[in-house]
Parts: sequence; structure tokens; C-alpha cells
Amino acid sequence: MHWSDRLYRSLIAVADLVNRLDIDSRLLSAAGVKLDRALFPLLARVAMSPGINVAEMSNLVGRDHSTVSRQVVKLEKLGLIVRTPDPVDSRARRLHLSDQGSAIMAKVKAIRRQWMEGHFQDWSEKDRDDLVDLLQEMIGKDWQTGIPPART
Amino acid sequence: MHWSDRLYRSLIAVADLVNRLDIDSRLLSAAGVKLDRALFPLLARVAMSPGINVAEMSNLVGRDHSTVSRQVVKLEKLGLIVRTPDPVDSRARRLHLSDQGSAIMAKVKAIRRQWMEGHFQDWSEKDRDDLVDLLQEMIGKDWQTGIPPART
DNA sequence: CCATATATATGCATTTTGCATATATCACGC
DNA sequence: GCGTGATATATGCAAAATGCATATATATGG
Repeated sequence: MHWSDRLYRSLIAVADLVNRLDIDSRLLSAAGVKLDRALFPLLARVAMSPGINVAEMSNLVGRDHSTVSRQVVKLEKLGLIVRTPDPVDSRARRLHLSDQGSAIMAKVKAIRRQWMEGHFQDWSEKDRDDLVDLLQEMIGKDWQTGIPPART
Repeated sequence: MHWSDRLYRSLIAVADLVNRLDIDSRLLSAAGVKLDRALFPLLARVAMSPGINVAEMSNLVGRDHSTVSRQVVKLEKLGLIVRTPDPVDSRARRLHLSDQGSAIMAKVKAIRRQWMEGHFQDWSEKDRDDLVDLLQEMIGKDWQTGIPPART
């Protein structure tokens, strides 16, 4: 099999894994989180990219900005994130975790770390670090390049 | 930053990439595909795992089996997949690409390969192959193990 | 043969989604 | 400064997707 096909298979498997984890009721309930299934992925991405705005988020997750806008309002009403005016662009609002949101994500993070350590316990440190480095190198690039022009 | 957090960030980025690609209208239209956004991911996974059934697929993608069941019917009505009786379990039906589905996925695959080759053109072959190998090693494992049991 | 589990399908209410549209602000050329 | 088109966000609305409950057929294991 060509390396690109092997890689693609792995990427799909990773995506499915993440999508399952994002909504995994065991993981969420272990962290004491009770959240609509569409909300946790956004919360996790705010945690990962503090200061992100709705437009950037919608590009990131591949959903319409109107969809993201409404979900963000929900997260704010739940008290999990705060929206602060962008200091240099008064159209935009920057998203951050609230204290409550941070507390929740800290719990999730602890569980995730414990679980990852279990998963990689029989890996050599070198292989593990190589994987992390290579993955970071891969996703750091502009994956859009080379795809034919604009959406819709 | 702890390696598990760096890894998690990369996994999220990969998931977002795949989710965007799965619905990327530029990619799909370049392959001459016109498909509801929820259908392509399933079609891609049938292509990846020929003979998979609805139950396995619903576990894989993290959606209810009823949802997957209906989407699979749609794919069949569109002539993109075929459902054949499972020879050893007459409750189940195994999913395969139809000729038309295969033709579409072949186009998508060609575009994807070209695009991946562009993305990795300045990588060493060794790094690229290491990444593929390590990723395969990682996703081959049982990622479920270690998550606390359902609490409900 | 019976009880329980599994694979799929469907009715139904709810949630999620995207498009069209609206408003406010920005960026830039003039 | 002013106009023009782009951008960030929000919302009405209809359509699509989703999950749960339930039903049927088959399997599996006493």
C-alpha cells in the first residue's frame, strides 16, 4: 500500500477516536461534565486556543459560522466561557474559558493524561517523543495548500 | 508542555483536518462528487473497511446505530454502496462500495495522494515513513482501555 | 426450547445545521 | 474624510441529522 494511503487510514482512525472521545459519556461524566454533544468539542478548542473568535473557530471545525455563533452563546450562558471584546477589532469577540470552564477542562485533562500514559506505557520514550514531534511537524503545515480554490 | 498535551493538540488538529476534508466541497467537486455532508464520511469508511456492518460503523464513528442505519440506506439508494447478506449471520448485512462508489473513491484517492505528496515533498523519506509507522502503531492499540466505566 | 443478546429498521420529538439576511466595523483606495 | 467591498457576528427559518424507544429477526448459550 502507498504510504499516503496508510497515512490517510491512520488520520481517519485518529479523527474517529477524537470524535468519540469528544462525546464520550464515560470520560465526561468522570470529569463531572454534562454537556450537549455538540458543545464539548467547541469547549475543548477554546481551551486549546484561548482568544480564538467565532470565525476562526468555524474555519477550524468546518461548520458554518452561524452554527458556531449559536453554540458559543450556549457555552457562555452555561458559564463555561467568556467573550471579551477584541482590543483591536471591535467587530470580534475573543473567547476564553471561564473559571468554571477551566476547572472542568482541568479535570478532563487529568483524566486524559492518565489514560494516555496507560496507552503508551509500553512504548519507548524515544518512539513516543518522535511521534509527537513528527505529528506536530505535520499539522503545523498549511494543509489547505494544493486544494483547488474557494469553498461553495 | 507535557508530551500528552502536545500529542492531544496534534490529535485534535488531525481530527479537525479530517472533518474538514470529509466535507470539503472543493475536494468533492474536484472528484465530481455531490453528496450530503453526513454521507461522505460513511462512504469513506466503507471504502476503508469493506464488509463493515452498521453496528461496527456506528461504534467506529460514534453515532447511534439508528442514525447510521438510515444514512447507509441513503448511500445504497444513491447507488454508492451495496449491502450483501452476511454469510455467517443472517441478521447482519455487509457493506461494500458499488462500482459507482468505487469510481468516486478512486478519484478522491488520486486527488488526496497528489495533495499529500505536495504536503510532504520537503520531508525526508525516513521522517515520513517513521511518522506513518508510529501512527499506525498508535492507532492499532485499543484506545478504549483505561477509560473509567460508565457511571450514569 | 427458552431467555438473553445482537443486528437492523423505523416512528417521533428534539437538536443541529446551513443559508439568507441584517448590522456593525474594518481596510483601503480616492 | 468618504465611499466600497470585505469581515465578524447574530438571527429567522426550513431542512437535515440525531438519539431514544421500540419492533422484528436472528443468534447464542444454557
